[in-house]
Amino acid sequence: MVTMRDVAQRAGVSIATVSFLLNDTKPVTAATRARIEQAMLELGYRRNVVARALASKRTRIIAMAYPALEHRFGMSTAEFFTSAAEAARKDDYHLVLWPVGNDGVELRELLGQGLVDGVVLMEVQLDDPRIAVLRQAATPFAMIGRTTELDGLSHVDIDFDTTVEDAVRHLYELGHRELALISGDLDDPRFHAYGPWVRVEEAYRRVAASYGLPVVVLPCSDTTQAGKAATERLLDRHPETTAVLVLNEYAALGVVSGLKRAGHDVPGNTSVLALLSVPETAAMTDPELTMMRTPGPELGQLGTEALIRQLEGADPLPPQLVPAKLSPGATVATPRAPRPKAGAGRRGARKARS
Amino acid sequence: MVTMRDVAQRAGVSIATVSFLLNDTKPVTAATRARIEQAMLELGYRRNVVARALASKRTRIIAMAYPALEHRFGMSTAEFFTSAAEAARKDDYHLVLWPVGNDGVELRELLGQGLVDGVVLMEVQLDDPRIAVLRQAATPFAMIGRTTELDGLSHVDIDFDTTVEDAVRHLYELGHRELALISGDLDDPRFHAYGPWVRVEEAYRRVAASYGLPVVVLPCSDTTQAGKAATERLLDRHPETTAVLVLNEYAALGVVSGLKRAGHDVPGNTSVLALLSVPETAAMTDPELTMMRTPGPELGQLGTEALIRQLEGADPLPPQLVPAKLSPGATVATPRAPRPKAGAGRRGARKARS
DNA sequence: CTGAAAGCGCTTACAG
DNA sequence: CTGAAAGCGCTTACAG
Repeated sequence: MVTMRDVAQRAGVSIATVSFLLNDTKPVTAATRARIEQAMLELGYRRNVVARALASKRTRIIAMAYPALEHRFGMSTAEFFTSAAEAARKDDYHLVLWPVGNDGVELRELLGQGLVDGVVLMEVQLDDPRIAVLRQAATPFAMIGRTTELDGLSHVDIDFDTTVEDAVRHLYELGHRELALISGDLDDPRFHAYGPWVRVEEAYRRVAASYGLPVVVLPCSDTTQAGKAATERLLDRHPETTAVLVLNEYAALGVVSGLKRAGHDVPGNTSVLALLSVPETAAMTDPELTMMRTPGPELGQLGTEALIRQLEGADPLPPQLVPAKLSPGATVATPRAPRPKAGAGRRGARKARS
Repeated sequence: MVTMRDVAQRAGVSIATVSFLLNDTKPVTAATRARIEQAMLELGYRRNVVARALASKRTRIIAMAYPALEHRFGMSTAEFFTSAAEAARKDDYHLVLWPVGNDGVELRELLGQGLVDGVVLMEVQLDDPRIAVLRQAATPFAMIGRTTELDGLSHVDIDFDTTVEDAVRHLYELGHRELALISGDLDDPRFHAYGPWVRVEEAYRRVAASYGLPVVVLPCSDTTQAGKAATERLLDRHPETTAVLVLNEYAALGVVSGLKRAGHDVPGNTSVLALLSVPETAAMTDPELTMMRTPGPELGQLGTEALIRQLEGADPLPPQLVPAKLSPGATVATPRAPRPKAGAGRRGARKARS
């Protein structure tokens, strides 16, 4: 292994000077620089990051903590990860993926080893036990997502309010008046206090009401199967529905299948709009899903930058909320003509308003 | 930060003794052990992995090199990663995911930094340029997949021959005689020499011929869209097909959609069997895909173990090929009754044999 | 069974 | 602008 000592010797300088040049931490004359660079080139020198980490007390490694047990690692997550990794590399950091539990136990274990300078927290819960662990370890961190109590915590997140508002408006403007949200299942312990699910459902209830629409919300887990099952319940209980918003992208696939299986034409009969999805998943249905596209690449990058700013002692990045943007597919169209109802109940009354 | 020195001081021993205990590298009397453990507990000591790495010249970090540019990181890959990470942790190693290009350039860059003890190579090409890079850096590695020239390289892979054989036999025994393989697109530069695609196609041609079946193979890329398009071509050119095998799991989703869109009942009219998939993906279609289930968990674990054995200087793990196993779904059934053909060409003649 | 000491390959005050 | 030297927190021959 070629060390800094070898380079220094060959260049006829001290190892301190080599270090200064390499880190651009003190000025070096052009002549000296040339000699050192020449020596490095000739010897094929590569700085040892472990030694650097020990001496500088900074590993330049960032961990992305992902609760792989509780959340599936799918296409969306891959987007977050790859964009975060890219942002880290740009600033000469390594980003590594840590599949650790939601509860902070494994995280504490890992932090203790001193391997990472900071953590990007994924899939944040409203009251996330990992926060206390990170604070106790005095490890800088940034959240992709956010807790309820933010008090100055560095974070970026999806702007759920705008996303839901945009989604509902889109359907409303097409003429839809009988909407339903296939939401998350907050009874599931894994998702009990999962920010996106809580916030989307809240936003939807508010927005739908503000549009004077009936508020139909069905819980649903994060699988295609669950999406199918929820669709059956929906058709049974709210056959008047002309457009379905679906929170989870895998559930959205099941909603499309479920509707088609029930003899519905999508979107002729019923429109489907995925509230948070990515092109890869949206392309899996037939017809392709219309969706609000998760801003994964933006958030992965922003979250990492927010963390790195902390690590470098730079001005903190202000918290940012990025909305998912409408991405046209083929599952949303104008609503079917309303069919006469059997009984004229509450729903029928509302229907009359549209 | 609590260091080994602190622990040693409190326990009234030298730091060497603490180290011996911690690493179980030299015997320590019960009394000494008790004192040290007590001290560690009281101080909340955690060994610094960076210092350990520098002193021992082993970081205990393993990188899983994944060509994220060329291959999608989906459910299947997540399985490999999580099972490999688990296997590594069991032996007190860290496994980190490295999204690096196929060509070895980024890999060389990363290896030079001395951050990892070894590499698990994913998505291996038949003649993989990364091998030379790893050899040159003298970095131990194991392949999940395999090159054409194996000369002793540590590897585990899918047993494509058995997988394809089992798949074809299953369909054959149900009575299917008109099969087609929606294969990979070997003209795509990303997959040009991609082991699984090449090997599956070869195996299929051999097995189909050995069963006396017509060999129908259509190239297809790794997307749902491509699967739909390939299905149109298939129905156009080989309407007699009663069962379709699909290599790529995302393409398989498109094949099901494509068949249904063309008015085919799946599996009543046409059966679909995904050759390499995972339950999460298989559940995305309606009906759910019948598949040969990718042995991701096994291979992730075996590949990591093979590497760790090298690192520890233990007996090498012999290369292992693990077949994908049939996992029942609802897209495979007995074939439809053959319809009379317009013209009685070559295919008609074959058909008569069944 | 235990300890004193060298050393891993860097960074970083401190001095000049 | 450059260098000598201490130190990061461990591991590991070597000695006893």
